[in-house]
Amino acid sequence: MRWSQAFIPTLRDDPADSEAVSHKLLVRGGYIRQLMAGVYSMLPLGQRVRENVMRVIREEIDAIGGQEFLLPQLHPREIWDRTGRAETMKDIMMSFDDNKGSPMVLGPTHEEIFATVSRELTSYKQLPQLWYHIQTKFRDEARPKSGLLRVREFTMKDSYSFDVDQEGLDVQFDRHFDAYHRIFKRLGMNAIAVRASSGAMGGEDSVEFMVASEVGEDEVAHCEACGFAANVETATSVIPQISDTDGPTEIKEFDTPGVRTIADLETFPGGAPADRQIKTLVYFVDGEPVLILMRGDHQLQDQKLMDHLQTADLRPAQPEEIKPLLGADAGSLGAVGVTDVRIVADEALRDRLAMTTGANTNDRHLSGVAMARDITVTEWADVRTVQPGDGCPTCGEKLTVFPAIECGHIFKLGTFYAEPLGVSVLDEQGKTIPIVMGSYGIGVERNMAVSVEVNHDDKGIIWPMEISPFHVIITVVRPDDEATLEAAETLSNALEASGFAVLLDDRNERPGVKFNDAELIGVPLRVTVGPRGVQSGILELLDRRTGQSVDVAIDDVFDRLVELISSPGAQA
RNA sequence: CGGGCUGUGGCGCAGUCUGGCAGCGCACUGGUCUGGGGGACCAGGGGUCGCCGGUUCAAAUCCGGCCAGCCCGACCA
Repeated sequence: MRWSQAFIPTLRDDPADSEAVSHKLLVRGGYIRQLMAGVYSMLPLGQRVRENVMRVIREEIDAIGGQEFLLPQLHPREIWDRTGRAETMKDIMMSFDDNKGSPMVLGPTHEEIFATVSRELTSYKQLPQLWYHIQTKFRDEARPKSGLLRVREFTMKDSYSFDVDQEGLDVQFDRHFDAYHRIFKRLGMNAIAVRASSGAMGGEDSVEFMVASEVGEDEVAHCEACGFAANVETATSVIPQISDTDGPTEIKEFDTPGVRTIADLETFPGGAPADRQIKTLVYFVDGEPVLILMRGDHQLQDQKLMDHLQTADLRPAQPEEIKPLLGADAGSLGAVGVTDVRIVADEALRDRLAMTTGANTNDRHLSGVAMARDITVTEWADVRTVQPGDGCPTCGEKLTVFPAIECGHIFKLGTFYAEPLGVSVLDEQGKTIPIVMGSYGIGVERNMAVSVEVNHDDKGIIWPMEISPFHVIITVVRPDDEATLEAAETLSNALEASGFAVLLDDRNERPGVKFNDAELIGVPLRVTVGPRGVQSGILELLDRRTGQSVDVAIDDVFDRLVELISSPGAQA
């Protein structure tokens, strides 16, 4: 491919409406253009990378026995009503009536549709099956953001497994687990598998694949010592015991004028350190008030609370709802003597003595509070947010917590879809049994973007060889020099004839412009061909990743390039 | 959905407060020179100033309404 004839609109400046590095670089590099919020056009370079990502995914899923389908994007809403997801997913479903007035949706995912096709499975002898497709999904996200990282129209590889029993599902799930690790590695990403809650997908068990990144929307707690990893929405940790034997044993109420926060009370004369305070939060759960008690220096993890309470209907109380309930405003709240409100206490408070907490009278607090003696706890639960430095729940070493992007998610669905959709086979005894399903998703464009997030420098993108739009870029320093252009074309033709993708930069531009563009678009290998080199028989070979260049005899360049392209770890 | 910010040529922006010829840089076209890290000079082309309405002799600028995009939060595979 000659750059002079290609449509690669690179930009010198960052686009004004971008924040994420991948967004800036993919726009500047001429890979993508935005059409509207959360909807992007793939330009030729972007489409090449997208195809490469899909190829990698396809190879790995085929390798574990996947059969490729292509299911429609346009669905009757009725099929989504049957599983109840028309309701649970209504906020993100693109929904409309066709010209006859029939309710339609654009598919946000395809469990229902694959399950419908699978009704033609009739016998246990046909199982297991592994089906997948790579298809456009539509999700009307409330807030698309960060370029390709969070969009409303995107491509996803989703596979679905069908088995007679849980053991079969486990096998297919584990195969995906391994295949996904291979995929992310080939995309140049270090993905960490974390246990997650299944959310709206339904089902029993799920694992998210997370890649550490500043632009991540999730937080992952990770133990480098033993490999434990969990989304902070579910993560637990161990923390040191605190000895309370030196504190007051009798409850005493005292004035605390102006004290409104944990930090205020730490510095107030006669106050207490945060880890000797009880923080009292007021929430409404399924419309009923609930007190949540936390150690003063701990943060509530909403998702853990929701999981514990088995509800999604959870909100903090409004200030005007608090005073009628407890008799004081936030800042002076406590649970001592409260018996008519449900009280959930965090495990970190169990058996604590000599604590300080609000007195339910404005500007008054209590000291010497003993949890067991003074507070009528309805239930104990671990609802604390894991902090960096907490102990790992499996090995006790220190945990790190970092932001991460979800790059893939695999689910054990069980019979969640099979039962409402009537998906079953006959077993060996001729008995009807529901098919046990799994589903496994990877977002194509999101992974493109994440690969850029973790593979770039201040000059631009640095693609992993497998998904780079080109294997090699040949920068012709003086395309008006006949011998130079001819040498470059000879090399380019030889590489292309061997099946490699080559971008020949034959534009009549200053060398600096071409070098900068080459680095921006991120092709991993660059050969510089100029009159000087052609005359001396030496060409410069530059490794984009290391920035190191080596001089190679013109007759050896082809072999050297083939070697480098074929062995991803090698350096020029 | 709540809060904030922004819409002016392909891209990045000034001009809006204080109404009066629509500008700058990059990019683009033709030319001369230059030629291994975003080069110089000469000559050019390109804009419904987000949309609708109002005020005014006159609106990018003032007023009202709407739309779109970005960021933070809520929500979310």
